[in-house]
Amino acid sequence: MKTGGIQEQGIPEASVQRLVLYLRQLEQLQRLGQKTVSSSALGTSLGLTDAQVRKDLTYFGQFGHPGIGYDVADLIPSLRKILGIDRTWNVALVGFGNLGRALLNYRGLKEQDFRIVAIFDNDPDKIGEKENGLVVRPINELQAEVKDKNVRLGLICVPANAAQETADVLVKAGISGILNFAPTILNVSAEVPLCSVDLALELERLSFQVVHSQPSQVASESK
Amino acid sequence: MKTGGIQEQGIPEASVQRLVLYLRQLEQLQRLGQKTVSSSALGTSLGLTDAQVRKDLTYFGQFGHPGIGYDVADLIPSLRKILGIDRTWNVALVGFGNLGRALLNYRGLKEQDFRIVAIFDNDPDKIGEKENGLVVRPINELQAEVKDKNVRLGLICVPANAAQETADVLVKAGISGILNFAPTILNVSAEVPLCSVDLALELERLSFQVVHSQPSQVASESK
DNA sequence: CCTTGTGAACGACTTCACAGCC
DNA sequence: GGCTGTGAAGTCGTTCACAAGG
Repeated sequence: MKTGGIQEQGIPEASVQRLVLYLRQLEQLQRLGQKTVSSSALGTSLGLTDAQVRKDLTYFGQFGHPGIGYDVADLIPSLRKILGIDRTWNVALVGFGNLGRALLNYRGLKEQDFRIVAIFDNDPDKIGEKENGLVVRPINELQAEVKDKNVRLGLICVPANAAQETADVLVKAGISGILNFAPTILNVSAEVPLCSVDLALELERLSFQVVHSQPSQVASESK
Repeated sequence: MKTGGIQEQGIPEASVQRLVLYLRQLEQLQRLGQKTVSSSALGTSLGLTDAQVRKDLTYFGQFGHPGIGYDVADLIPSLRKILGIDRTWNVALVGFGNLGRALLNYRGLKEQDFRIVAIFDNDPDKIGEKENGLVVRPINELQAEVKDKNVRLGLICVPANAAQETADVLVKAGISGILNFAPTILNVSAEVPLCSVDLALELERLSFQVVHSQPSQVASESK
């Protein structure tokens, strides 16, 4: 049993993860005015091999030109289409604490392809609050709003103990995908794709890496 | 070339990633009063096989009891030790915008094993601001503070265009690990472990999953 | 020359299946 | 009976190496 539910024929999950990196790097190259890029140039800039880059891309089509490389201006929209960001996604923010506010003002969101069109919270102090032209609404209005504003994705920014019920509400409202920021493991019907970003987990992984890399200055009285 | 730099003999990176999930689940079980857990119970609660769980754990030692399972109260501190969170890590927050504020008040942080002990920002309006008993300081004081307060980890919450120089400052100050939230790819000396959390990338991956799962209600005029 | 796309070789991770223990 | 730990088998992902195109 895997996390996601891609059902193309045998495309490694890891390839998809790299696809978004390729896109970001390509956009950077475009800003710098570069017209074409080879698989090896693209790869080394990301710490990957040239073969890896080519393999990943050919899972989705033939984008390169032998002897030349990949046309930057050409490949970007292709990748965007593959990733499904050739359209704008309407997003609902659930939970308007510090994190929710941070996401609302996150630069990467505004300019790109994800637009927060609704905010929900159950805290009476927050309901009715206005920000960025949006009004914070109670969660019991979520279902209607999702339909009304054609919301496709939900961002869960509520405390851990409210995350599961929030997910349930979103699923019931017919959302297409969920990005969870609460530090808890959610159970969601397999038809609804779910990604989780968990700061605590990331810090623990970082901690492991630090402890298990070369012991340069691990000056502490550990056991 | 891999992301992290574990140099134990042949422990899959993926196993480490799961270790933190096991820990979280075990803590949940402990809260529920459960004394022992089998590999299959622990596995299925996370969508993994029993063999996977056992293999992962035995990379780090023998924790189980045949016929019984794993002692919850026993395994938790073992995992914490392996992950390096049997001690408190002092953390510096660099960049005190919305995201930085969110992290400062993040519940998962406070109660656990990571303590933010210093805040830096170069915005004159923010320097001197007090929050949670900490004063926001200019980044040119970072190096001294890191030494002074024994800061081991750095959280980069600055805008993308300032992230690389922030990373350079942290590395020069002798930090042991970096967690980057800026939506950009950082180049950091391989000796300093780096983890990145990139909201935009996660949303794009989610978008891909939604677009490439069963086309239930993909009602849109694509193409 | 240079570069892509790709089968084949390789290596890494996962699952199987069972011996040993409770 | 139940369960762990582990070599062996199997699967999946990466790298190699080269044919073919520019």
